[in-house]
Amino acid sequence: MSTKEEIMNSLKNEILTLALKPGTILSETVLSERFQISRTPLRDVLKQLSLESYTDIYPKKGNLVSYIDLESVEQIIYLRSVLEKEIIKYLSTHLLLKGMHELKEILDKQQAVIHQEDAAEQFLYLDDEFHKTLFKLAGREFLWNLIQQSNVHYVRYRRLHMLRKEKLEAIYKEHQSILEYMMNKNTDKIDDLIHHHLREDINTLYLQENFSEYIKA
Amino acid sequence: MSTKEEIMNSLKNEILTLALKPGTILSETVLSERFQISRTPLRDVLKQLSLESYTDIYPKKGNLVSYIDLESVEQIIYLRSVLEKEIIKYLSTHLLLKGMHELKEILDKQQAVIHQEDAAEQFLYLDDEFHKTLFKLAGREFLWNLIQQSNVHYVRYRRLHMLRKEKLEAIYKEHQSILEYMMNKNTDKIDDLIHHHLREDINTLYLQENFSEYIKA
DNA sequence: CTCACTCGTCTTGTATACAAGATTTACTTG
DNA sequence: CAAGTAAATCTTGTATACAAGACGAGTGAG
Repeated sequence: MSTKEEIMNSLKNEILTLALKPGTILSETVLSERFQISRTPLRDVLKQLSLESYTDIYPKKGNLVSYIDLESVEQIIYLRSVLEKEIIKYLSTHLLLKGMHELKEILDKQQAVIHQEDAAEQFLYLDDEFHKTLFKLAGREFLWNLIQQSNVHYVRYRRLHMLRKEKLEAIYKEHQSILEYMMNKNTDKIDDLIHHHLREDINTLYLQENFSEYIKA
Repeated sequence: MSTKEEIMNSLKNEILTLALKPGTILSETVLSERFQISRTPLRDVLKQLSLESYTDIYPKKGNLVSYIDLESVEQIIYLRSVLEKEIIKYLSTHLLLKGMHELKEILDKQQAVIHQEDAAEQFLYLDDEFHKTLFKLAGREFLWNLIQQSNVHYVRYRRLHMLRKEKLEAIYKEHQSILEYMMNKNTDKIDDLIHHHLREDINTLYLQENFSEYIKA
């Protein structure tokens, strides 16, 4: 992996995990000293980060880590719920045994980490793996990757929202139900379930009360 | 609008209209002379173009206008058909008179240009306007813009595919039907219609036979 | 004639000096 | 003391010189 890619992944990761808080200034000169590289390739990285909404560039002023945009969160959740409904219906008639096992394995791992101390971190990763695998098995990995490119706000929202332990068990059970309905070709219930699984938790109030300093005005 | 934005729109337009053919070399030095600007801001533009798949950057070799990727075309068409089905169902129960007029106006314009000599150009523009307006009226303009960012391959595909006059009339009539079904809340027929409207024409054979030099291997 | 190698020239990649706007600080003036 | 202004110092934006890899043409050897 090239130096620039390393720097970008490193910054992306720090932003997504909220180690770099929304509003933080990313100065080109400071970063160039930190990574021991000149401003030119660093500007390439910052340009790309801003195109993917990780940062906002205010000309002649500075680069800021973007604030979480709840409008973007709602739109992405809508997009995902519409797509995943369709994908799961498709899989309920086209899923092979191999794919079924793949999904089951992810669920087993989720159950394994669910009661650990630092469960949330690994659980979020496995949540992504589950949904990504659904896309992949339906031949729609392209669209999963497309969504990822606009995912900064949703990922950070979910992080703040799900880092409460009581949520994890519920999510795990819903994943189980999704798999079950797929196996039984119970397409009627899928719509409601996916809708609930992705959209029930659009509780902007909780975020606005507890993390208002991260939210876009 | 800034100089860089002008240059980018100009290049995007030339690529989308196929004035710049897939495989064409975009040399930084040549472009910097053409636009009377130094390489640095020009590289910013080329970087962004490559992130949106307008071009491919081969390090130390050059920037090439990207070849049309049929896989990307199919995925975008799927995405749009799934989303637009949902949007039209929503609009069939939530569309206001004002929105109805807005759509009707676009259709009238389409009919007006359909038999002109250079109909295709304007017709494609109005086709986009129609679908964009559907998204907008449903509060999903965000997703329309998201799709636009990954649209290079689809736009060029459609251009090659629809520049045959006999297609235009059919598209116009399907637009009329969509509007009609929405007004009559005839949700049953919408699925099939949208599916047909967007997906019927995935005729890769026609492209491969007539424009193989534009297609990604 | 053919193959291989080298050198010249193309490309983009990087570093750096300078330009220009925004902001803050400090000083001057009322 | 307060307020306004000017200058110093931030920021990013641009131009340019140089580095380094890719490619092709031309030349020389077999």
